[in-house]
Amino acid sequence: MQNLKQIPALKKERHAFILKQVNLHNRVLSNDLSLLLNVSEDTIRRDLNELAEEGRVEKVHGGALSRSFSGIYQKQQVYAVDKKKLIAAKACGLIKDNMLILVGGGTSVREMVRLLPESLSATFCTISITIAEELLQHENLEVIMLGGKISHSSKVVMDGDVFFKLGDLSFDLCIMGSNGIDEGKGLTENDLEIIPLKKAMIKASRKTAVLGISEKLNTRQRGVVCPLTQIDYLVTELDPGDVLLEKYQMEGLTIL
Amino acid sequence: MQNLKQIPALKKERHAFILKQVNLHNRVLSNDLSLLLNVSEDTIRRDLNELAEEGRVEKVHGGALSRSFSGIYQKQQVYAVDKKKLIAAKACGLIKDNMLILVGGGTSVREMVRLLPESLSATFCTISITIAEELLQHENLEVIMLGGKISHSSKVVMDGDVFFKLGDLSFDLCIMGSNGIDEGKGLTENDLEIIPLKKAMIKASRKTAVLGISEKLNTRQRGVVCPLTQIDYLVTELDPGDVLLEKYQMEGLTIL
DNA sequence: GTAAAAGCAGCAGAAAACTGCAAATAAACG
DNA sequence: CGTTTATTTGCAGTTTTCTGCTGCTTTTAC
Repeated sequence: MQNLKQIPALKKERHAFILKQVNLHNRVLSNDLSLLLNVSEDTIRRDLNELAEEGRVEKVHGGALSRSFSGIYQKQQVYAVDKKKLIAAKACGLIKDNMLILVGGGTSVREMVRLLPESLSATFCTISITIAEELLQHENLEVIMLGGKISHSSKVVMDGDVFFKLGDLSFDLCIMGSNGIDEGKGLTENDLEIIPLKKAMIKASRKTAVLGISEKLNTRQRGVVCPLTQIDYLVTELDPGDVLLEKYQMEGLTIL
Repeated sequence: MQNLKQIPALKKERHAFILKQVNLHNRVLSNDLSLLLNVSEDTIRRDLNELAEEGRVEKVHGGALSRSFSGIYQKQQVYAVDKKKLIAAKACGLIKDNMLILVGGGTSVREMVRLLPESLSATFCTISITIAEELLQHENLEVIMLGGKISHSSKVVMDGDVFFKLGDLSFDLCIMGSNGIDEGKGLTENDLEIIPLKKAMIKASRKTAVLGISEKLNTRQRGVVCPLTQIDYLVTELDPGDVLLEKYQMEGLTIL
């Protein structure tokens, strides 16, 4: 990346740029930013202070970190990040203005939220506080958090009123990640706790989209969420015409 | 695993990395870490000291152990130079095992949550996803998120079922920050949206504690939450005997 | 016991952060 | 428009933080 702007960037623009960088890389150095934006480090420092005051980044000596970073170097996913980005971009295409959308947790969904166009104006409902946090970065989205007891491991709402509440609503679209997708058993999970939740989510929505990198295809976990027939869209990083996807297409799923 | 970074690591990143290693392997050697992170052993030692001060690892000759591994709980030592830290530490004293506690948003509350002893086992209910995130750092806490539409600015639940839900529950203690505290009008806020929420929170709790640095004392904002009589505890960084607090004590508040 | 490794205190250079101030820029207003 | 006001930005000087190093003490291992 080279210097994007010789023109003096407005403060708001800088803030947006910085946030983007932080969310993308989980970290930024004041030094880098001052070079990228052609302003003094003092200005960057002031920007970071302001963003930190608003709780949008965590400021540290030398730069800033993403607020929702809980152990940065998960190297096991580095190779998959590009794939997930691609998946995320495709999934964005399903979302239109004014829709009411239910989203689950997981990194795929998170990437998708990050890629949502800033102009999008819709209502999102989520069970994950991590995702809620990401959704709030978009000014034009209405964000609704489902309440209940939160699981320590996955940071999603696990019981309480979720089920009751999900039964009350009708969503245009449900978007969730997946652990295993397979022709026989359909959508499967290894975290058994989350199974009833996903079932309820699917039931509450008119259409359901499942995101997953291709490695998840033709794998099976212990817990069964639903058969393929209950899923409408399958989003992977592969080309829709890929041979791996053929049998899913025949099952009636729309492949993106 | 080889050295992950040629890039300069920020201190906080190192800490996160070290914690991950400790929790993964139950032990780390200073030597290994210094190689992995490309810093001197002195730096690692200092990092380990800091993490040990916070009670996140147990330091031993040559490295560190996971705290849950040895089962030793470091005493909560607070050399509170910061006012909010001091307030937070005092407020922690109000909380006992097995309580059901309702907490609001704000930085004071956040600091308090961070200082909660790791051994504490209680149930927390919150309206703020930021606070929920912090609460989840404590393994022994049960965290309940109240659902509803989330405000972009403050990241707290603003309407929806919150009120309905708050009416259903009875909390042992409610802890919230404050914008203004004053003898005449009592507790006041400048964000009008949050007023009804705070009212409902107070009503749903047996006892209410208000946290605020002394600068908030004798100041008044536009929106009135409640008179002082509805508040039970007032927590500031001042000594309870401070002259500034006298009149609040006379109003019947317990000063911490 | 001795030797090696780890720890510790303190120092110093470098980098970053903060302070106050003045110039530049944008916004408000008649 | 021009003028005034407020905000923003960069700069210089000072203070704080971070980090590696040196010399010395303590712990560990043989």
